[in-house]
Amino acid sequence: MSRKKRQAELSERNRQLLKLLVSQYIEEGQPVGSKTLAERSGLDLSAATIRNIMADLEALGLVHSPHTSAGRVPTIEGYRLFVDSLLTIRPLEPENIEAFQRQLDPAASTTELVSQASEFLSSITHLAGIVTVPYKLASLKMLEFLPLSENRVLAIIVTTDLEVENRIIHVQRSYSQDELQHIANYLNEHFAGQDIASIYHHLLADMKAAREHMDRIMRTAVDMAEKVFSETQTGDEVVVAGQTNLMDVDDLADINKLKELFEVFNEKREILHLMDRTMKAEGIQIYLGQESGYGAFGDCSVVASTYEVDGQTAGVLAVVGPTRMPYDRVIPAVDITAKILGAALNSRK
Amino acid sequence: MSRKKRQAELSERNRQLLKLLVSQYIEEGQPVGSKTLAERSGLDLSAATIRNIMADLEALGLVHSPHTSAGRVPTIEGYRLFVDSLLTIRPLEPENIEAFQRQLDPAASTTELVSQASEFLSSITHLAGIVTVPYKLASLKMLEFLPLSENRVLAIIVTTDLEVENRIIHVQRSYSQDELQHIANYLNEHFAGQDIASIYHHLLADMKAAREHMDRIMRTAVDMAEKVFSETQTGDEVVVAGQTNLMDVDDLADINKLKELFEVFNEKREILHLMDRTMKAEGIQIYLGQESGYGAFGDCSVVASTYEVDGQTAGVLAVVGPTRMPYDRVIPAVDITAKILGAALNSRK
DNA sequence: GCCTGGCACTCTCTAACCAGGAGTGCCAGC
DNA sequence: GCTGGCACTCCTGGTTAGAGAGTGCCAGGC
Repeated sequence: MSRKKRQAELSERNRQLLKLLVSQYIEEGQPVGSKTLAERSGLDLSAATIRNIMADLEALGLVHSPHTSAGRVPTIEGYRLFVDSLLTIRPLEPENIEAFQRQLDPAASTTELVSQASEFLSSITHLAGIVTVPYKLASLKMLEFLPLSENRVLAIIVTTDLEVENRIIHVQRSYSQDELQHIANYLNEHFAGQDIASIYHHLLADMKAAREHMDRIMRTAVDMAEKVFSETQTGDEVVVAGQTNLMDVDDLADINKLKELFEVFNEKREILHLMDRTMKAEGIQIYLGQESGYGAFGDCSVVASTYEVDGQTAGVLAVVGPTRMPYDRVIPAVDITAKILGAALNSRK
Repeated sequence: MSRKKRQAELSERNRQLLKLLVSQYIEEGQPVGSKTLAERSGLDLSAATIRNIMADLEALGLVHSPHTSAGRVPTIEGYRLFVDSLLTIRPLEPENIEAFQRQLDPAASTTELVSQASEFLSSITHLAGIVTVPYKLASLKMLEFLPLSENRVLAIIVTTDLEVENRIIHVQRSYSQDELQHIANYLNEHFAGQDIASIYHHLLADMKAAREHMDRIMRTAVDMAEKVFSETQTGDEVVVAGQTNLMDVDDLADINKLKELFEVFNEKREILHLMDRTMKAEGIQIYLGQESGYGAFGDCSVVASTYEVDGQTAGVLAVVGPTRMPYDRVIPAVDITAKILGAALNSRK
C-alpha cells in the first residue's frame, strides 16, 4: 500500500502532481478535483489513479479537502514544499524593471527611494508592499545644535543620504548659542564623514579613553553626542504601500480579519519584528500563514528579502498577500526590487 | 389635505417626529415604522396618524421608504434639517476631555500634537479622524544651507514650532560652504522671528525694491530664499487616524466602497480639497453624503471644523463616518478637540 | 377637519426543500 | 499498479411557503 510511504520519499510523479495542484489552486482559488488534474497533468493517468495519489498526499499532510466531496486544497505544508522545491519562477518583464529603474530619482532622499520601491512592489504584484528604511547606513554630514527654552536643545543631524533628523535632548543647564556652536564644531570635526553606527561605538571608546584630558565643554559635547546618537540608533521606520490592494483579494473577504491585518500595518510593531527576523536570514524568506507567528496574518503570507548597500544588509523589503498568491511572480519581484533599491542607494554614496 | 403643505411650514409636532425618527434610525440602523414612532413619541397619537404624517414628510422629501412595506429612513435633506435645527447635543464627559488634555505634551512638535488630536478624535468617536497640520503658522527660527554635489543645495529650515524641514534647491552654480554660510547669515538676520507666510510676501517686496543696491551674493541670497519659501508655502499635510474603525461600521459593509474610501485617504488630494473648503467657512461644517461633491464619500459624511491659533484659523480637523453617525456626540467632539488643539498650539508660542 | 381602528395589500426574510453537479472512496477486474 | 463503475456525500442555486412588518386607504367618531 502506498499509504505506508508516510514521511518517506515522494515520487517524482507525485511531486509533479502536487505542483500542478498548487498552481492550479493558486490560479483558480477553487479546490481542485481529480478530473481536472488528470486532464491537465499530461501524464495519461485516469482520474481514479489521481484520486489514489491524492489520498497519499493527504496522508502526508500536503493537501486536504474542505469536505467530503470537494477537491483538494494545499495545506501550509503543501505550500511550503511547493515554494521550496517545486516552483518555477516567472521572471518579470524587462519593461517593468526598466520603468522602475527610470522612475527612481538618484537625487531623491532615502525615504523617497524607499517609498518608491514600496509602491513598485505593490503595483507590480497588486498586493501590499513593505520596505524598511535602511538601518544606520548613512554617514554624518553635519551636526547642529539650537538652544530651546528650559535646558532643552534641538539637535539637527544631516546625513549623507540627505535625511534630516531632529531630536530634542535634555541637558543639565542651558547653553548659549555660542557654546553650542563650539560644541557642534568640535563634534563635526571629529565625526563628519563617519557612518552613524560607528560614531556611536567609536564615541564610547573615545569617551572612556580621553575623558581626563578634556575640558568641561568638550566633555559635555561628548555627553550630548551620546544622547543624540543613541536615539538615532533606533531606525524603526517602515513604509507600507498598496494596503488597499488586499481589499480586492477574495481570500481575505472577511472584513474583520482584514481589519486586524490593517491594524498590524498601522501599529508597525509586529511588522518590524518580522522584518527584523528577516534581517538575520539570507536571501528570500517566505512566511506562510501562521508560520510567521502573528495571529493577524491568518490567511496571509509574506515574501521578504533583505537588500544590501555597500555589501552589507541594510534593510528589508517584503510583499504581503494571501497565502494563495502567485509566488512565481512575487518572488522575482521581491528579488529584483531588492537589487535595484540596493543599487540605487549605493550609487549615491 | 395636508399633502398640500409642500415646502411650506412644518408643524412643530412634525419636526419633533422627524427628530425622533432620525435619532431612532441613527441608533438602530433599521427603517423605523409608524408603530415604534407612535410608542416612543410621547405624543399620544395612533400609528395611523403617524402614518399620515410620514406621508407628508415623504412628500417633502425628508424621509423615504426603501420599499412599500418598510419603515422610513431619512433622506439627505432629512439629515440636513436634523443636524441644522433639530439636534440636541450630548456634550463629552469631562473625564475624556481632561484625559486628552493631560495626554497632550506641550513640548511635542506640531506634527505630534496634530496626530494626537487625530487619534483622540478617532478613539472618542470610533470613526476616522482627520487633522491638517497648521498652515504657515510657525515663524522662522533658523535657516541653514549645505552644499551638495552638482549645483544643488540642501536648505534646512527650523521653525519655532520645532519642525525641521528640508528642501533640495537647484542653483545656477555651485557655492562653497563659506558662501552659503554668508548667505544664511544674511537671511537669518533679516528673517528670524518672522512668520513664514509674511517672509514670503515681505521678501518679494524687498527684492523688487532693493535689488539695485545689493551685491551679487545678496541677490542670490534672495533668490535662494525665494525658492526655499515658495515650496514651504504648500502646507499640504494631513494626518488621518483610525481609518480601520470604518471597517466595523455596518453601513459601509461593501468592500468596494470601502476600498474607494481608503484610497481617498491615501491620495489625500480630495481630502485636502474638502479641508480647504472648510478653512474658508466658519464654525462647524457638516458635509452629508454626496453633498461633499466627492463620489467616494457615497454613504459617508464629514463633520469638520477649523481650529485657531493666535486668533487666526490655522487648520482643519474632521471626523469621517457613515452618514448614519451619532452627530449629537461627534459634533461636540470635533468642537472641543478643535479648541484644545488650538490652545495647545497657542501655549507654545 | 383631524384622528382612529380596521383591513387588505405588498414586500422582505427565513427556512425548507429539492434537484443538479462535483468529487470522493472503494471495489472488482484487467 | 491502473482503471472504470458505482454508491455516497456534500455544496449550490432556485423555488416555494409562511411569517412578519409596515403601509395606504377607508369609514366612522369626536
